[in-house]
Amino acid sequence: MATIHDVAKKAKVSVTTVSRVLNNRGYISEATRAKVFKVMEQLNYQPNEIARSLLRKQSNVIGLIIPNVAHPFFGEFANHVENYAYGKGFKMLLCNSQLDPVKEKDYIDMLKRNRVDGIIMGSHTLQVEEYIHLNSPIVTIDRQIGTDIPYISSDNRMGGSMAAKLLLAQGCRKIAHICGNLELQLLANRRTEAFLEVMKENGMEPVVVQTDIDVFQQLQYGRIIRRLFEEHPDIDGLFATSDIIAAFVIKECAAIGKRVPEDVKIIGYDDINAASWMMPPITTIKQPIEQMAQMAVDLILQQMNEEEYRPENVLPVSLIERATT
Amino acid sequence: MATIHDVAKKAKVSVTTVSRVLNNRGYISEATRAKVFKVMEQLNYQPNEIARSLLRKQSNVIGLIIPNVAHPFFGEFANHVENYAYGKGFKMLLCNSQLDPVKEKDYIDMLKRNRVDGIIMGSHTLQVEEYIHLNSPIVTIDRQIGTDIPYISSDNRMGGSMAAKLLLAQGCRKIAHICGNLELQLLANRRTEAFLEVMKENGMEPVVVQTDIDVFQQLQYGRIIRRLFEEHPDIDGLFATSDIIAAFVIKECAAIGKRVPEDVKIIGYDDINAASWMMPPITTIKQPIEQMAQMAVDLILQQMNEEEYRPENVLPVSLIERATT
DNA sequence: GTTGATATGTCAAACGTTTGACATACGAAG
DNA sequence: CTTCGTATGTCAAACGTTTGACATATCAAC
Repeated sequence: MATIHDVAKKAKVSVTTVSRVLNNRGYISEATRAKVFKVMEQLNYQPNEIARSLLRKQSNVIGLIIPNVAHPFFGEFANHVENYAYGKGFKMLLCNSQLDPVKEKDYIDMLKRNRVDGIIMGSHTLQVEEYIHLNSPIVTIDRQIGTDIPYISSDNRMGGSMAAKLLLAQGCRKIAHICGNLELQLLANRRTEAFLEVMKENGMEPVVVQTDIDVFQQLQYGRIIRRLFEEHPDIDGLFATSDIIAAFVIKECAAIGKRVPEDVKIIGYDDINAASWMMPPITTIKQPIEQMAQMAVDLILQQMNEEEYRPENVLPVSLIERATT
Repeated sequence: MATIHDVAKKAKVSVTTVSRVLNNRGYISEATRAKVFKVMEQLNYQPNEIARSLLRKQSNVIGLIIPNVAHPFFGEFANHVENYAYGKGFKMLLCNSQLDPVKEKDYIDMLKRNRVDGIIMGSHTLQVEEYIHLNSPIVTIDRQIGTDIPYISSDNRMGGSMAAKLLLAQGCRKIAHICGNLELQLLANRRTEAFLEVMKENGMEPVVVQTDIDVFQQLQYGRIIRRLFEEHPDIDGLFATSDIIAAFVIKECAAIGKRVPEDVKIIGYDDINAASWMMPPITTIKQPIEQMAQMAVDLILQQMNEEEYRPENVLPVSLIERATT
């Protein structure tokens, strides 16, 4: 790989001059500029960003830690993060924790060793302490840890409440709710809280089941849902904490001969792309995934530049009515 | 951030000694080793990988360029690449080209500037020349460019042929095929070739429609499929080049009152996770996504280490029969 | 002729680490 | 006592770049 020295030598100028045209500083005549660029072209020169990063003490890399990109929600999120970051001149290092606490810690250390400019943390199994002496910019998704670290979430309470009201308005009498594991202290738990509050206000007491810790072992969904319907065959409305769970519920309903939405009304959460092209298309609470992703990047940049930033960021959700309610 | 000098000073040893314990080389007494590690702990020291990379001339980063991680196939692929690479001590820089030739070129340059150890290229809009003077290790997914650059694909011909045979065996009389845009010179085109060959051998001539270049604008699918069924209302079998397209076909069939699989049999390609939890679950040709991902990483490592490697890697597919046929 | 803007050059330090060459010191084995 | 293995140290170069300080030269304007 050609270095700046090679370019300088071939263009018969000093490295300083090459550096100057590269960084557009100081006086440079058009002739020299053109000559230098031409040589760069010829040598197929690409400035070594590693050396630059070392000197600049800035890598222009953002680390993203999520459970798994193959999960549609995180896949869409990661896509938007990367896109937006790219527009701002940043790269994205992707880490799939698989919700393994060891890997999660490991990834944090790895990102620190690589001097990323910030970390977007979308995977949460760790104790809070691990983050505390993390002096680099960070932002969490759907989890609040201390008051100093900014977080982003959708308006989970609003979402839970909207879901409850919709099922009630549609006349459901026996309602169930499948939530994530409540021990992971995610803000998503607020969906459940708000959902149950609204239910209680209306004199209803839904059946609630939690998924296991490892949310992405999709095999468990079938089992959980099957048992739910076995124990409560009269369920006629269900709020699932993700569209994927909702999809599994639809599948299970088909298996046991219940019609959706005639016999059972189902509402999901997230509004992943698949929610609209599934059959039947899923009624869901839409999280503004792209906006959340952009805000995450912005919060990193603001911390980097020591600008003001909002520590608490709850973005509005919206109800998307499709064919399952 | 603490440097190796801070550690040395605090531990009252030389930087050389610290470096020695860090890299496990030369003689080090247990006492010093322990002392140094203790200080590192106290200072929360993380060796600067940027400096290391610069010196070592190796970044331990692999760049992955794909159209979009939000697309389930690429999301699953990216997950497996990252996982496997992580196990081998490599990080993954993710690039979503959005199938934009300009971004694609830009990303290649960016990855070169960042001295990644290799590039896994899963997005292909460029002319071949762009890759040619790319001296770093590279491997392409589903595209062959020259004989020097290794590629990986599933056995597209086999897949196309299996799909054709299945539809024929199930007695379909009016068969359609939706393929990607054939101008992108993907190996996926071979699915179409083999599919048509088998059809021809059996005296059938399927209707073939291509999607537009930007395969991921899912909006177009509905339109294309709607027109297909308008022009050929008697279609009773369809092979789609991806499970997502298959899902859209299912959706369209529901809209126009055709039953799947009774009236129309549908077979997809990829076997993304969603294929199994969709309703009805999709019959499809399974690509060994994880194996392809691991092989991609291995091919990069082999090139890095100047080991022998196989330039052509066609992995077997399998037919997964579910409920749409 | 002086001044000032423009253009380029030289030189060295800095970023944080590794590595090789070499020196020194201690203790044990011969 | 010599030799060798162990343990540590000093020093400097290297990776590729940026940057500041400073020097020099040309050319135009005054």
